[in-house]
Amino acid sequence: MSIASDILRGHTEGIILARLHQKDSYGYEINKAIQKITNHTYELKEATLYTAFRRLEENGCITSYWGNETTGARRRYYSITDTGKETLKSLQTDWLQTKTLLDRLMEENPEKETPED
Amino acid sequence: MSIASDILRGHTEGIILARLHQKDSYGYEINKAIQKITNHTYELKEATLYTAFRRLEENGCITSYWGNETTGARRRYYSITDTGKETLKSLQTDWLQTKTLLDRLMEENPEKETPED
DNA sequence: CAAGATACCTCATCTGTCAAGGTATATTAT
DNA sequence: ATAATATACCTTGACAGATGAGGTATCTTG
Repeated sequence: MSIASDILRGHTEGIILARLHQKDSYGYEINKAIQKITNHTYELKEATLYTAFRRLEENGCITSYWGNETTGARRRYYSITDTGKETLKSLQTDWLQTKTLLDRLMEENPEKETPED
Repeated sequence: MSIASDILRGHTEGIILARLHQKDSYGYEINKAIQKITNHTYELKEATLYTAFRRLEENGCITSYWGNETTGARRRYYSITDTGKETLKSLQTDWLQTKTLLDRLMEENPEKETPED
């Protein structure tokens, strides 16, 4: 994998919420979707995924229900809540800020904003 | 603090290396520089900073030496090595990729790159 | 009927962050 | 004088998220 897990750490919830904002989905499908979006350069590990689901459900960001598949393995579907939507929006805003900040911090010679200080 | 520590996790080394690429420096000064660059929206905690120094020195990315201050508290200066410069370049490249990827993952509806798959 | 895909789950371990504590020197205020 | 603040370093233990390794069950394909 090209991206170290520490870099993605903390983004897991945002990634999941973004998926669920589009439609209700279940673990396996979400993971496949992520792989596809990233052209297989990144995948959530299953353990990471399911612990994140637990966290998000505890936080009230998502709810879950069992699908009524008559065939194949059972699926637990997740649905984003209003709280989850707000959280997602907040995480997206944070991401924009983080980008700006990190862009400057990773430069060798960042220009100063306020000369006095 | 506006940025959660989990988001910055994994970027600490890159941030430090970027500072040291400009000039030799010491812990306290680096931390002040980071605060200034981010307009005080972010600071490395001391413990984080010093554990990162140890890691980077073990990895051969930096070397250290005591400054010859005749007054004031002693300072341990850090210097980036060739290995460190390569690591920094690599981390900067990673960061570019991460941005692209995360931009897509944090979207609600990312367009697909390769329709077949 | 074995292998692989689908689909879920848990537990122990690892790693980076950080709060809380410590040391020491120099400057400034009281 | 001495208390407070800034400079400057360090260590330890706790915590939280990611993950490897293990498990269960169903369906399809060779």
